[in-house]
Amino acid sequence: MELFADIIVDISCKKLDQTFQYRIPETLKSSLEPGNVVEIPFGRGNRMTKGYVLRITDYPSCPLEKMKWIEAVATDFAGTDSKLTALALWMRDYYGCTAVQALRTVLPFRQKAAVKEKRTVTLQVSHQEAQQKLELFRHKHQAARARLLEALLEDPMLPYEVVTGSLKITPSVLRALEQQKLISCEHKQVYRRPELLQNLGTSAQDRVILNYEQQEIVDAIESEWEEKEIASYLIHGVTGSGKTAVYMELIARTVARGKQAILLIPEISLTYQNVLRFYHRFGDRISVLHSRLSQAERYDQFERARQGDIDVMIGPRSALFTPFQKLGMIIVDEEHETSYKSEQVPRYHARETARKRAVLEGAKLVLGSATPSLEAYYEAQMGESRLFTLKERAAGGMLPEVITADMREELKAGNRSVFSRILTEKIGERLKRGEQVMLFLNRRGYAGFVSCRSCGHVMKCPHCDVSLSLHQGRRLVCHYCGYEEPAVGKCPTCGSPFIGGFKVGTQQVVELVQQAFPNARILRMDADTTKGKDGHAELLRAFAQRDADILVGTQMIVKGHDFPLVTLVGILAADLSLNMSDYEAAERTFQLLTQAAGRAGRGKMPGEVVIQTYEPEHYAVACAAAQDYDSFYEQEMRYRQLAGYPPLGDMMTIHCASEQEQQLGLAVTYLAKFVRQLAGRRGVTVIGPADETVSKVNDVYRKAMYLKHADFKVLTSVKNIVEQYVEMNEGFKDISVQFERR
DNA sequence: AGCACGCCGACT
DNA sequence: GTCGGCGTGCTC
Repeated sequence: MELFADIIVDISCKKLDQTFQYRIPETLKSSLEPGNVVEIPFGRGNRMTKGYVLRITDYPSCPLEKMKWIEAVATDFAGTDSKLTALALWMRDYYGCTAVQALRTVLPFRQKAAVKEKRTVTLQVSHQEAQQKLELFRHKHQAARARLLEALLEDPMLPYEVVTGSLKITPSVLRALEQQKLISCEHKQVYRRPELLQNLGTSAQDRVILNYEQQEIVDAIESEWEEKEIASYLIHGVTGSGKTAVYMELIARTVARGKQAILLIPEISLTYQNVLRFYHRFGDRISVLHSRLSQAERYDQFERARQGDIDVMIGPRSALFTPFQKLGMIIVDEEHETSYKSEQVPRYHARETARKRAVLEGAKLVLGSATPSLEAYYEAQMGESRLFTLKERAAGGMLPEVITADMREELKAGNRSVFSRILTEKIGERLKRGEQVMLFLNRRGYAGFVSCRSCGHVMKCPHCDVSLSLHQGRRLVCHYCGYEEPAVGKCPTCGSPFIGGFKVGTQQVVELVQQAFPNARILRMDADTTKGKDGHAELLRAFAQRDADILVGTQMIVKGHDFPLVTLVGILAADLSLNMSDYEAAERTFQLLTQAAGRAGRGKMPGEVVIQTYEPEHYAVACAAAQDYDSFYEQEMRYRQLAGYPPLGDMMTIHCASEQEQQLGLAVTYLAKFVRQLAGRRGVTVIGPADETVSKVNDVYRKAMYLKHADFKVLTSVKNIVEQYVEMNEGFKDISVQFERR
């Protein structure tokens, strides 16, 4: 039987965003598989191009006489590219995007945009000579050439985009003039090294001594290194337990075996001090990606990795796609962080994708966190990965003591301020002793939930067990199922009139602290104060240097910074994120509280934490206060089990968006009907449709529907049918439909 | 993106 | 008529 391959030719050009079918020669018939990179003749001139095999079929989709033959399987970088292409195809299936979208994410080094950015057109002859030529072209009525020369006389070096864009010069003209040696087109491909690297010499390796717990992990992984080619580990280490030291040792062992390692870190925790430690250990065999890097610079770093110039790549989620030849280990630090989830299509999760890449490459996967995600911990419980625990702080310090302040009691006692009496008292103590304080204002999910300040009752959806959001102060809306009810004037449980939304900003907190402690030096850190270049780092440095006594901020202050002089952490509105309208609210709250509490007492002095809450009895708050992860895990899993939420069931979100509100409403109603029919037979639960949490962005209306089932494969099959339905149906012309896992 | 094709204006 | 530049459209 004759076989055919669907192939993507070039992912750098939008016009070629489609598959082409090729015939598979007899010699490759048995070995060729999706993900392979092949050499194919393409276009009229049959120039040889690299192609990515997406699919192999037995029916031709174009006339056989037009179809060409695959020449060969690419050999040069085939190993790396094939594995990454295979990863992209997995992402396409798993996250439901197109192959090109996935390939563009995974193979960024193919993005010619990075190179194009530096392509320039320069004048190669003297001003005089150019002037003469210009006259000649004008005389010959060669408009395009004249136009280009004129522009080059003004500015002898022009960016390529300007030349092809506003000047409308086509490549054929450029080629002709280049042959005449009038101009030259250059691809500037200078390897630019990121700043961090430039100022640093490679100093002698300062060896980190691991403590007993840390050494045990390294030894355990080492002992099964050879027997298990693919292995997965989870390191659950309390805040400050020195996971970084373990990572470093593991990376060193990987490199010693002639393999390479990737360390993923959440964007925000890329601190100077941490990176410095890695440079000291691994010298220039390491590269660090960060958000300030331009596309071209990022490309360069990937190219270095591909050439074998480096062994270690550190960076945010995109670093996962570093094209190493022999990848031996992937480490995902702070594995629970939300920044590992991409906001753009494909909406991949770096942790999940790292697992897949590790399997494809035969590499080891190490996840680390002080507050593991339920997914990761569940996997460990199910024996899919091996769990290690670090119970002690590496510096020998004690975990902080946590005090819970019940804000309902404060109100009863006549204290209407934002601060509890105990927190005020403790802040005073610290100021007297010259120690530092961090006040963490939980702003996650401030999107207007409604709670009672007397009894803590929160208005929730009777169908979904998530908080209702207040809209225009009049209606309470569920963002999962669309349930609605009028806003209430008094608490349905205790009858108190003190029911409403909670709204305090960092600015107000600063003012209030200043009123209470006029002599205190206060720094504020939130999206407003960190706007400028490196504003973030500046502020943290100032605080570290004791330029202030109190640091007030939102979630960004809780991430991985060491301030040895901080002995008190106050958490305001601990339960705010608890009432976010989504099923992960409790998990996020627990993580946030635990991480924030972990900021206290990281030096020699013991730390204290005050958690202010209206719901001290909620398990997320209580377990965080008790610093008891296991107990939290157990209770949260019970909830997930009951409601069928991940990781015990799978979920898929169907996002619909359109500028036409009415059309969107109509289309979504039809879609829901169709999906319900489809889902019923398969035992899939359908929730919604409802407005998204943010129901309108840039005049685009957004609605969503949620599908739940124990097995994601079932959801995928529903997705495929829905995709077809949407494609065929005229009513969805102006409506974007996207699928998201979870 | 890169290539050939075919149109169109200029000049032998 | 022919030559060569320039935009257009196609690529399994």
